[in-house]
Amino acid sequence: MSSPARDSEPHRRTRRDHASETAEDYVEAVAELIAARSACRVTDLAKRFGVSHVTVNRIVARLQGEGLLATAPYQPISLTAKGKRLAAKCKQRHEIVYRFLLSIGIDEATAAIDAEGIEHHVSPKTLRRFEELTD
Amino acid sequence: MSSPARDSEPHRRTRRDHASETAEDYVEAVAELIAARSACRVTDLAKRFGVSHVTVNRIVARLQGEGLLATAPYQPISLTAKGKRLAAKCKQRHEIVYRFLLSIGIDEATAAIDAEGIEHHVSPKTLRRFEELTD
DNA sequence: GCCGAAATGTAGCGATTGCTACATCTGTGC
DNA sequence: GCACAGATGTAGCAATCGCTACATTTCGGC
Repeated sequence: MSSPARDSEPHRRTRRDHASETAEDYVEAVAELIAARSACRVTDLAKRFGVSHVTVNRIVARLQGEGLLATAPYQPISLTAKGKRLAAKCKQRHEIVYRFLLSIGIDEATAAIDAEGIEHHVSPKTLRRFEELTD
Repeated sequence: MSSPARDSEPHRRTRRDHASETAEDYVEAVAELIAARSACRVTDLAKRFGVSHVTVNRIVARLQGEGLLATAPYQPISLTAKGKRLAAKCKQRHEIVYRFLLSIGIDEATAAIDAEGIEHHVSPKTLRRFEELTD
């Protein structure tokens, strides 16, 4: 568009999201871990994300403060209603991106990696288009 | 695939990239600004990314330390050979993603925003596929 | 040449996400 | 019931990216 700044909007929006990306990843992981093994522990998340349990601890505390997760000292982690809603939305979006990548011929391993990175940056419009094109 | 950790690889890779994403965005912006107005100043970058000049300052200093940018106090910012190479690669990748989004029917404004967010997370394999499918 | 506005630099703060090292709790096996 | 391994919590460090406030430099207009 304009040559001077070209477009500060896209960048600003992209960066803004970094905080919520973590929330989305964690909420989705908690949902999956609970579904898979009926309980989600700090260690599970640490393994899942490949970070130390300390990092998980702090992030879980933050997300609890944001009303997405619920937990108590030495207790498993669960999702609040708000967290469940977010997790469902993220799971759906993740699936759409993943299936779209498969549909255009990307192998499963690559699609899995790319979907993780891409999912947070796909607008509703593009997501809908992905869905339509997956058929 | 394994149920316990499912896949810590994708996540780790996604997060690892956050540092280099900034480098890529800045290098690309510097290249464009130099092309557009023959010089890139701190203020230009601040406007472009919608952040304060202080933030730009620190990031430029870091990228200079990484051998991507060159500058001197109160002087314009230029790209090193390494920086130019990275900028070219990023520009190309950005264009591919952007054109792909357009080709599947996304409007320009949305495609611009999504491309900014997505470009850093697209593997070479997927990128090549995007390119093939854009025709 | 001087002056003021704009650009740039510096100091110092906060949030987020990493880590290691160490402390504490839990639960299992004996 | 106890001890020990593993899980969890806490303290304190670093890097990155934001900011405001203030200091300094540069540059154009007079």
